[in-house]
This record gives sequence, C-alpha cells and structure tokens, in this order.
Amino acid sequence: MSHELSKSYEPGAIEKRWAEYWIEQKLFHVSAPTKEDPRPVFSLLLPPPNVTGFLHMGHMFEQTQMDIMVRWRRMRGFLTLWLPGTDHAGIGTQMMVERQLQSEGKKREQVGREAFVERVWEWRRHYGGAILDQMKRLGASVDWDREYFTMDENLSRAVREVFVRLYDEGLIYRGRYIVNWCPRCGTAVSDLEVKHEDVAGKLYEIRYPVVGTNEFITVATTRPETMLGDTAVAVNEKDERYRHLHGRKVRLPLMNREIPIITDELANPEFGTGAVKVTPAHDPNDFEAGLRHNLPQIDVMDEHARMNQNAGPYAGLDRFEARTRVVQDLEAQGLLVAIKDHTIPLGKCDRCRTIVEPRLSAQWFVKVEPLAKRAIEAVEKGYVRFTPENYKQVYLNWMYNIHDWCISRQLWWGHRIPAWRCLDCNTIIVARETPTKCTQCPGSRLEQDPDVLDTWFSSGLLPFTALGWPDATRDLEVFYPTSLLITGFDILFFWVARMIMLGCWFIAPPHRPQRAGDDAKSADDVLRESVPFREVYIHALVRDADRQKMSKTKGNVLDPIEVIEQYGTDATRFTLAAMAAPGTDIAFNASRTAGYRNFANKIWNACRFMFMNLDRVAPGLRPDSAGSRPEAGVRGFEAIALEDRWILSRFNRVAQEVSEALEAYRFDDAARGIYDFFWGELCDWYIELIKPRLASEEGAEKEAAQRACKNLVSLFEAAIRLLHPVMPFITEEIWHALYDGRPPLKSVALAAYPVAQAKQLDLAAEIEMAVLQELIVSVRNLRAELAVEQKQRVPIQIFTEETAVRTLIEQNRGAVERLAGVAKVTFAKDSLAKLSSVRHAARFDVHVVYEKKIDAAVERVRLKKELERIEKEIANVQRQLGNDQFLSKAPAQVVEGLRKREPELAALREKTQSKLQELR
RNA sequence: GCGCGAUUAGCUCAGUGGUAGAGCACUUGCUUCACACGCAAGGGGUCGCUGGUUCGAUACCAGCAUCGCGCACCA
Repeated sequence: MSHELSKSYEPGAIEKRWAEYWIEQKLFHVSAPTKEDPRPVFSLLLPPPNVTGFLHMGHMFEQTQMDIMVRWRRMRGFLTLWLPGTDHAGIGTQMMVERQLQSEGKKREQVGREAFVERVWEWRRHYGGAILDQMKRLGASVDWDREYFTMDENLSRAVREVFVRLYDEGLIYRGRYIVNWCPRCGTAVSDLEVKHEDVAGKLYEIRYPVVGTNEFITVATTRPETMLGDTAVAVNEKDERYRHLHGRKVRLPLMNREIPIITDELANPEFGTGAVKVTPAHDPNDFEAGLRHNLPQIDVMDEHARMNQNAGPYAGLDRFEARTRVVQDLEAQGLLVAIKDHTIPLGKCDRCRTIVEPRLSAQWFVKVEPLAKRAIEAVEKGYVRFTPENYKQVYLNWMYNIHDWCISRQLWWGHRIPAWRCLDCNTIIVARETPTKCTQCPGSRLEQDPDVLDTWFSSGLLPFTALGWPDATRDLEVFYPTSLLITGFDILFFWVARMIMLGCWFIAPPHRPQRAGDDAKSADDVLRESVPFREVYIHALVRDADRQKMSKTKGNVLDPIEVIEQYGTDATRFTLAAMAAPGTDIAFNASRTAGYRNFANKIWNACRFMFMNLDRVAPGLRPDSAGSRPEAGVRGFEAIALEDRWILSRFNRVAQEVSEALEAYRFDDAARGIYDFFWGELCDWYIELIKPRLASEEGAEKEAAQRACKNLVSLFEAAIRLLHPVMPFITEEIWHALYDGRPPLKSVALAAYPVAQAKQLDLAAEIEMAVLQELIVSVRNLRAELAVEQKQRVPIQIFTEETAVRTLIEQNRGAVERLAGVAKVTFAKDSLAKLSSVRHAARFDVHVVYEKKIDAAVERVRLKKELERIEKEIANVQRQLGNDQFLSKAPAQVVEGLRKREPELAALREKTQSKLQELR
C-alpha cells in the first residue's frame, strides 16, 4: 500500500486481502516452545461451532471478544494459542441430513447406516468449510494448522479411552431406566436437552373399581393413556380415607387386569384424590415406586410413541389419539369422574420441540457424583474463576443437584460406543479396540452396541484431547490448563460444567498414584493444575434491535456477513465490542454499526491527512522502530508544544485505561476509550492544533513542520497498535502504509501493545490544555448564541486573576484565534461580569465583542429556563450549606466544592437576570 | 414453586452515595484547503412505583409492578 488513499475508507477489498495474508503467512501458528522460552502462555479453545450450518451474529460476537483478548495478549508478548475447530453435533447434524434425504423422498433406514454416515461426512465437508471461511472473514486470529474436528481419528481415540477408563472405574454403567425419549428423533436425550413449558392441560379423574367390593378408588392423571400400563394404585399409608383398602386390588378399567393397591410415599394426600395410578414403564417416579414394590413394568408404547400390543385394543394408535379414545371409553363406562383444568410443565425436545416421552429403555449412564465433587471443589477453591461472578453460583447450584448423565444416543452420527455383546454368552465387552473374541466364552460372534455417545461427551474432553491427550504431549504440558474460556451461558451446564468435571478427573485422577517427582505437589496443587481453564468469561446473548431472541423460525436472524458487507468487519466488530458490557444482552442495532463505520472512515481520513503532509514536507519519514519489535509506548516523539505534551500524556492515560478495561473483560470501556481518544482528542484537537506548524513550507519553519510530522506519525503508529485488537483490518492496512510497505514486522498483530509509561504522563499539560479547550468552546458557544456568521472573526476580552492563565493564553493565542474564530485577544483589568455575552469559567471570564442580532423572544425563553435551573441549584446548595449535619458529616472536599459553587451561582444568577432585563 | 437479571434521553445502552452520560435519531449554522461516513453549536431525562437507611439515594436495603431468563418428577 502506498500513501495514496481513497477519499473514504472502503473495507471490502482491504479486509479480504489481509485475511488471506494472515493465513498464508501462518502468523498465528505457534508450536510448543522449548523449556527455555521465557514467554508467558495464553491459550484458549474456540467453542467449536456446530457443522449444522452457518455462523450467526452470536458466533461473531463470541469470536470478536475472543479475538480481542487473543490479539491483545499476543501483542503483550504472550505465547498465544487460539485453537479452532468444529463440532460434529450428533443429533443436530443427523437431523439436517435426514431432512435433506426427506426432500429426496428417502429415509435413513432405506439408505442404510454406512451410506448415511457417508452422507453426513459430505455435509460436514461442505458446511464445515463454510464456517471456517466465515471465521476467516471475521479475522479470527486462530492457529489454523491446529484445526480439529470432533470426529477426527485422534479425538475419537481419546473418546474411547475416556469411555473405557470410566467404565473400568465403575463410573459408566448400563441399565434399563426411564429416560427422556424424543419420539421424533428416535433417541434418548439428557435432562438438559428437555425444555419445560407450562401449558394449559387437563387433570383427569378416573374411577378404578375395587375388587370384591362395590367401592371405587379415584385416581388423578394428566396422561390417561398411560393407564393402559398401570401395574398398581398407590395411596399414602397415613391417609385415613384409604386405610380400609390396604391390601386390596383394583380391576384396571379397559384392560380388565387386576392390580394391587400399595402404600407408598408416592401418593401425596394433599394432591387430587390422594390416590395415584402407578405406571412404572412410563413415569420416572412410578418407576422408582415400581422397584420398591417389585411391580411389573408394562411398556405400552413403541419408539415412535405409538401404542404397542401391550395396549390391547389401542395398539397402533398414536399416543394422543389413544388419549382421546381412552377418555371416551372411560366416559362411556361411567368411570370418568371429572376433567379439570390443570397447568402442566410439558417437556419438549430441545432440538425439535416434540413432546418428550418418558421411556423405559436400556441406556449408558455416567455416574457423575464423584466427578461433580471435584468439579465443585475446583470452583469453590477459585481454581476456575467466573466472570460475571454470579455464574459461579449458578454453576454450583446445578452441580450440587446433579443427576446421572445419560450418554447413549440412538443415532448413527457420532462416536460409536466402544462396547460389544457376545452373541453366545451375552457378555458385554468394553474395549479400546474392536475385540475379536469373547473374554468369557470361546465365542467370537461379537456385536457392537449400535448407539453413539452424546455429543457433549466428546466436546467435554476437548481442552485436553485437542492438545493430544491421551498421549503425554508437549502441547499439553505447555498449554494446559488453558487460560480462558469465552462462551455463552446457554451451554454453561452442557459444556462448561462437563469440561470441568472431565478435566479435573482425567488430568489428575485422584485415584491414581502421583508420578515420581510429583511428591511435592499437594492435592490442591494437582487440582489447580487439572482444571480445563483458569477463567471463564460468560458473554451475553445477541438479540435483534427489538430485543427479540434471534431464531430461524422467527426469521429475525442477522447474518453477520451481510452486516460486514454493508459496513465492514472492523465496524461490525467494534459495534459488538462497544456493546459488550458484561451481563447484559445485546440488542444489535445496525445504526451503531453505521456510526463505527464512520469511525473507521475518520481514522482513514486522519491518516490521509497525515500522509499528505508527510509526503510534502518529510517524504521518506517512517515511524521510529529501532528493534524488530517496536517499543510498547510512543517512540521518537518530541514534546515541543503544549499540545504535544498533552496528547502524549492523554495517549498514555488512555492506554492505561484500555488495558485495565480488557483485564476486566470490559470490552465496552476499552472500545469507548479508544474511540473517544482517536476522534475526540487526536482528530478534533491535536490535528487541528498542529495544522499551522505542518503548513510551513520554507526554511526553519519547514524543519518545524518536519518535526510536527514526525510526532504525528509516532503518535499515530502507537494509536494504531492500541486499536488493532478491536479493528484488525484497517489498522493492519495503515500500519503497513506507515512503513511504506516495508514494516519491521510482518504484521501489526506481532507488534507490542502500548503500555502506559509514567514518564510520558504530564498532568500539568492536561490541565493547561483543559483551560484552553474551555476557552475555545466558550467562545464558539458565545458566537453561536450571538449568531455570528461563520466566517466573521470577532474580538474577545478575557479577564483572569491568574497570571499563569494569562501567560498560557498568550502563548497559545494563535490556536485560540484560529479554532474559535477570534480576531484579537485582549485582556481586561477588571471583571467582565457586568457585560453581556460573557462566559464564566472557573479560571477566567471571556467576553465576545459583538453586537447581537438575535431573536429577543427566543433568547428570553432560553434565559428564563436557565435562570430557573440556576435558582434551583442555588436553593439546593444553600439548603445543604445551612445544614449542620451536612457540614459535619459530609467529606471536606464536597463541602468545599459547594462553598466555591455558591458565589459562582450567585454571579451567574445576577448575570442572567441583567441579561433578561436588557431584553425587555 | 425456588432463584437470577432488567427497568436511566425518542431508540439502543453505559454509569455513580454528593451538580445525570454515550452512540444513533432530532434542531440550527457551515462546500473551514483529511473527512458531509464531516465540522461547530444546541434541545431533550421528577434515573419503574412505594417505603427505609443516610446530612444527602438514580445508586444501598425492603416491598410492589412490569418484562425477560434459568432451575424444578408432584400425579
């Protein structure tokens, strides 16, 4: 790039070029360093996007925040690894491919398992690639050479390893239990994948005849169709109403089956009739009760939630049809007592919204309690820290109440469970590699379990498997535990919690003897080093401009690529960063992005201005960069004039603030700080102030112009580095241009991040500059009030009691005249209070000498309003100063402030009143 | 049912125990030789309601209201 810049910033071409450059140059690739490498390490894992489709604004938000952190740390000199990858997303991806098949009029059963899985791989090649292309567009500075996919062979091997170890430790078991079953997906799902919704339902009261009496016992149920599988009726032992029925049986209506009346805690005398039907095969509580009382388990539905042959005459009906028919038939037989309105929490499949059916089936489970114990300890001891902090409690509450985790899925896409059944003796063999013969009998006819593992089982391992586990790799040694995890709260339990459980378990198994040399390590040390990440930053959700959650069904999904195409990646990133106050959801509003596109353009034009001058007065000038890695601060800057001292000080102060903001994940503060500095100080004031110096063409003045140019370049270069993590593209472009295409490093991303240097802070300059700014703004203000024409220069009078202020103004007379449209500055000996068109500042009064040409009526209204405001404040101040309690208890500086303020206000009131008088 | 969060300018959001802030939108004036994606000036808010703590509350506490979100096997 040369110094020839287009008149306005056009992000499209530039961004594409740099995105490709970064990848070609492998700028963000790191390999595990030698033991002598002194650099601190910063590592983090990209939460792998699902390969189910394209990235949405939420992904972009997440990646923007990660990229800011990563680029910042890298520039701060950390050995920085950001590990990218994608997730196979078992159930989701399978669903997409099934849908695709359906459009061809096919079902996966027709295609067959092997061919189906091949189809999914095809899908993955297509969409996985699309996602990675999008990430490149966002400028994510990941290490592309380490990209992983959760179904890669090495990761699959690690999954088998974990499964076998947990099984051997007795922490994985198989059994027939009630699980959440999605009849549409045809698989079990975990508790977390069921979303409960309160819906208006019915409570049916049904009479069951008691055998050998004329009595009935009335039970209540929300799901009458399950009565076909009833194997008992339960009453509470203490419930007097049913004491006489203990030991009796009832005849189950419709099925004509005798079932016992049992006493069990399951029946709550307070609820309904106090008697409850027991259906062990269709309800988790009933299942438990069934075990307590040794009841048969009669499953009346198939995997599609249609009634099966156990449902007698109802066989073949869908569960909801069956409900209607059962109710009709009961009513016909006079056994239906009542139908009452009842709100029921209905469980729906998180993936497809189908109503989940509790189903009895054989599944694999992880016994999580021992894992949870360590995962709790790690967080309670602060080895994993949450930001915002309240998520710590959310995490702990969940962990304290955790249930066993159903990990088997009746899907075809995913990691196949490494368990085989001997067809001869039914022995279950769990092994790392496919066994060839049975371990218990001579047989060799083995059949692998058809199920696959929950996707989160494998993603829960990623912090260590993506670094090469189970092999003892150098990567693991260096990069584990990772430094940080940035993710959304929606997967706090699914993923974050499980990574902590599995990391703490496998990286430092408490049950295994420590290796030699570990003796010095306490259990706490081991735990501290076993966590998958030391910090978790939970980001907010991106919503649309109306605060609606974005969803495909609502059609309000914002495609980040579209926004990027309209405003540029940098502007989009800046928007997300500026809105990323922790804990608050983002209502994404493109008008903000337009504003930040303008910001990019502003920087661009400031840069153009700089080059214009540079090429004229100091061609060949480059930023000072002695070493290969520029110093962290502003380099080669000469504090010649007040504005130089001022801007240098401001830069350092802002650099300090930005670093502090980033430390605290205050992306919003960091972005705002840079924005205000660049636009509000560098462009609005500094550049304006040095224009006269730059303009000089001849002789000694030309040298002054060159020095001013050098300062501007130095400062600009540092400011570009300060901005780079948030706006990587425009900064890369400008940075290369600053060095005329021959920068000392391949990228500004490898340069040093500005660090505030105490010796460059200059409080006196900041204060002096503030006085000048106040003077200039006051005059502009008065000019506007007096309706002075833009081009007309006006004389001003200044009164000040401080000689320092007078000197300051005299020394900067030219700046005042130019920036405030002043013809001549004179100093008054006496107060200007009695004149009109005067501004009072703390350290001076300024009067614009000009005959008003203003609308008296409008001015009167304005002044009256101002007077009201002043009087209100006076009343307030006097009330406080007249209060002894206030005087004795308030801090001295507050009291002092008000005491100073009182005469100021009085003068102001007098001033305003006399102005009003004049206008009469 | 339990818990969490939100409520501040027209909109989207920051913020603080001591005179209310930003971006966008709005009004007015400017083809000022980097930028109209700009420059300059300005209008606009009893900081959800009610109590309490305090010399002083938008901020801290309690209650209420509205909205949103988690967690929860009561048939």
